Amino acid sequence: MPELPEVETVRRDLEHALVGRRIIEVRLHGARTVRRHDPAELVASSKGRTVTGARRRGKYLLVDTDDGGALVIHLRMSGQLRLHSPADPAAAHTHAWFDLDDGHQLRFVDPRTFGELVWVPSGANDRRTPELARLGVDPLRDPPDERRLRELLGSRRLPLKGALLRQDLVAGIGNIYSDEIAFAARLRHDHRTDALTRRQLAALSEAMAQVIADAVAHRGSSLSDAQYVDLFGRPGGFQHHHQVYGRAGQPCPCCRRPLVRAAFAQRSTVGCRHCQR
DNA sequence: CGATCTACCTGATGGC
DNA sequence: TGCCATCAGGTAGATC
Repeated sequence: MPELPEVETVRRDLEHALVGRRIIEVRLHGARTVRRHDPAELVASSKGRTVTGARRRGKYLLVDTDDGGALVIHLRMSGQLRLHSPADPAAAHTHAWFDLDDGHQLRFVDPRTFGELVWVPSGANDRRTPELARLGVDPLRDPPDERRLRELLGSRRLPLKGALLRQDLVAGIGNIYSDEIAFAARLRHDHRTDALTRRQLAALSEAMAQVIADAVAHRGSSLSDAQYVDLFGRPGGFQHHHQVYGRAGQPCPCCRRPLVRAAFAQRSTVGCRHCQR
């Protein structure tokens, strides 16, 4: 599932593939892809524009254009952006096509249709995407130190995993990386944030920065369902470095006792009951 | 404030 | 082999 490392990998690919390119044709298919405004506006506004940048905020991608507008993309659970030759057959559940002036075609594919595209006109700021204004610190660009984490978490009565998943506190962490970060910090997923000591917050700070940076260096995690691949269809490599996610029943990398699955907020969580406190 | 539940959706998987 | 139930999970919103 695309979380920060996967979205950042796609962003870097997009930056290389799109910046300086002109969008010469746009096609949309399906009613759910553009749902915050008239889809025709996205087509009319992005067509003819030249891409000037590719940014990421949390798990959101922002493709900037030369008129100051931006195409905002969220992949949610199963969304993919892929670069193709126009002659390539379309994958099932392809919902958007962008023809570029270098002969390539950017496609948006999303079986579960949770993902979406939003056109944000120049000067519109966050009116159409108000959640962007509420995003918390970025653990890749601006990893929070112990002091910052204390400000963010210390006054809240949240289970650690719940806090890590809150996009308005730290932006970009999902189910995979929250488990990996909690394990790397040797903290239980249900450890109350207001009970974390300075030493534990320092461990959390280091774990967060390290796990996210490593995952980005490995171009993200691709699970067996292959829902995440990069712009060119290549899987990431960080799944081979997962310590706990998807490894319930297997030995803890630290103490060799079996890793345990727990339910947390309708989500599965894996960890070591012995090593994580 | 925080916890819990629901909705959105398809595909993979497991049990029978 | 087929059918059904379950699970996977990012986010918003409702409700307690």
